[in-house]
Amino acid sequence: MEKKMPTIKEIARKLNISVSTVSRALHDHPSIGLRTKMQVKKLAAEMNYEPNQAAIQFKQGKTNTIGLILPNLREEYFYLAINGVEEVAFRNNYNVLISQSHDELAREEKIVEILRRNRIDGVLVSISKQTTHIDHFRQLARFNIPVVFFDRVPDVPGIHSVWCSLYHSTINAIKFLVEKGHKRIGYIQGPPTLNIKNERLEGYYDAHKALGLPAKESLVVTTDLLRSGNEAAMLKLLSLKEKPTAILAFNDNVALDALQVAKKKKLKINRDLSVVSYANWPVTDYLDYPPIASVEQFPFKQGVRATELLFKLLEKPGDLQPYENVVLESELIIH
Amino acid sequence: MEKKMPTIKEIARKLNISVSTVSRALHDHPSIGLRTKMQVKKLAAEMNYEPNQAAIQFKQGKTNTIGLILPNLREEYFYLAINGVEEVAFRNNYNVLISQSHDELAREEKIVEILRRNRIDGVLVSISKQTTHIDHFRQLARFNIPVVFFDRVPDVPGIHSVWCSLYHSTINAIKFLVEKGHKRIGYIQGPPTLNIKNERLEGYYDAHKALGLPAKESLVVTTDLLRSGNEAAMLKLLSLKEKPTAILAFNDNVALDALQVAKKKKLKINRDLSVVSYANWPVTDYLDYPPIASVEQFPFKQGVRATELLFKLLEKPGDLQPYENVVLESELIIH
DNA sequence: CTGTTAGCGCATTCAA
DNA sequence: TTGAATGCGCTAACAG
Repeated sequence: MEKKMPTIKEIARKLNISVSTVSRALHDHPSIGLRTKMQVKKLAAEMNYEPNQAAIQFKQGKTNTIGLILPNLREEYFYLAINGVEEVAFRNNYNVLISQSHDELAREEKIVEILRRNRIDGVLVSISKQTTHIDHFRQLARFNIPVVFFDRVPDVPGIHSVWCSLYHSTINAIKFLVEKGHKRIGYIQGPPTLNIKNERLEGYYDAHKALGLPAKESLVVTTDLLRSGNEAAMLKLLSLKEKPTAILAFNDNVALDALQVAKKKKLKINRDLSVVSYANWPVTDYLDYPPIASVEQFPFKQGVRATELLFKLLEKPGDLQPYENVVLESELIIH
Repeated sequence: MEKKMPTIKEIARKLNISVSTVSRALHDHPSIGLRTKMQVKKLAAEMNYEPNQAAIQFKQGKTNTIGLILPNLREEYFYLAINGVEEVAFRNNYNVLISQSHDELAREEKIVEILRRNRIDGVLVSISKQTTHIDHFRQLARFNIPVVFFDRVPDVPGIHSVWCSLYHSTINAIKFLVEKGHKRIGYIQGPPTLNIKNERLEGYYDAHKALGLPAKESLVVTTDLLRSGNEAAMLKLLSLKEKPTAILAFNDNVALDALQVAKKKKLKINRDLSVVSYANWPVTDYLDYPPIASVEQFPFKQGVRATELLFKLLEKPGDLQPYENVVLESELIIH
């Protein structure tokens, strides 16, 4: 029973050649005898040799790994983003180190520290809902570790970012509802920290203005995204003297909780009340009365684009590159 | 603008002391002058020094990282397992390297190779549905990298494992349905590769036997777990001359698809047809007619127990330890 | 085509 | 209490 993983040194000794020859053989270096090369490769395979990545990383000062920081791994939304990231990363022979901030700033800072210790080559991040400053990410940039923000992007200059604009889709969503005959549309918004670029609300108001519809402030309520908060927000809307007949919900989770509340209140879904939401949890297929439309934000594509941008930064030397901000466009999907 | 991450060597030079002194100071080594120690720590903080983990790993031959291989990151089930693993790992100052096999053997083997190159200290794995041999994991064990299988565990001797037994809960599920008055209960099973220990089916048959109920073979159908397969399986059951009045579904996904089919066939859920499933996707809260009961497999707890076992193996030297197989008990949850 | 050697950052053993 | 020296596995520059 073997114990330790073999090294090129052992291979060299067994073959009575030098370690550099072994190294070259394994790397298909041009100046190497075919015979020697074959011998080495054969023995390496027999011994189950695997190069010690830690040693290579150490020597080269490069880890071939990028860090991916997400708020959580629960939402299918982020799962799709991961797949986008991994696809591009693997194509470039990079590993992806996934971690979740659990939407806590302290955790996010801790993760950045760990990534820095591990000399990760670059970082992709969708910030936590507690993240009010990005000093920890600036720190990375200062040491020439490129950082690309995506999806949940802080609204400050001097960063690279990829995100999906919600403004036009929100306008389309409101138009869609108004065309369906709705005159009072409630909006359940997320917590202030997630309304970074407040496109949902802007779209909501601008659409109302454009359509000549009054947008009462009482129709906009806020949730902390917990189930209790979602329900409370919905109850608040339903307790208005002039109840909304349609709801724009911050995301699918909010929408589902809102629908539950509506059903408990004996409202008939899609007659008394319709819901449109921003997609993050595509479970709606299985509902009897799902949201009638969703704003799709293409997390997979965002992941791909963000990673491509990161690799572009990784390839180029130095940090003199202009900050790049890629904006994708969301889409209103009518079910 | 700084470029490179500082090293202890630079700190030593700036302070005109030796690197070993710096190293000791940063590690709170007992034999170090308080004054020197403070100086070093102060400068290190100012320079934003972070130890080069790659160098430490290289030097120590230890990465303080465990690999976690999962079939996917889509199911909330695995998300909960991850949280269990991370909790224990972080408590032990370990990092977790998460990767998905996407239920492909080739991918799983590739991941194992990468983990081996990275000299991961230990591995936790829930095998892919294609995994018919575990040579690649034996390889790890051979080099003293402990492997703990959990949740989806191969049915072979000579491994460490943590899993959740489904036998008794399945019996309880059938009993529960029979007590509700059902006489024909269909079972939609997963693909052969996932019926490793075939507890669901055994429980299904044994319960029938114990209750003196005939279990016709036509009541057992198979799906590949794709939506199309789930629907086909359900249609097959519904096309029987003697239709089942209740269904035991391999998991929530299967249950949801089955329910959809039933609804399309105008069956009244919970009157014409009831469904019980094995929980992996707790979305059922939001359904109008969810499964009436679920078998809970406690993924978080499985993750915790598996990781604890792994650390136990990591602590002990050598590989002479007896193989440990932890079996948790699932639970029938009635909604 | 192949061998020799240096050095990456750090912890650690041995001396002082 | 501190310094000097060593070596972990590997790559690459240089010498032959």
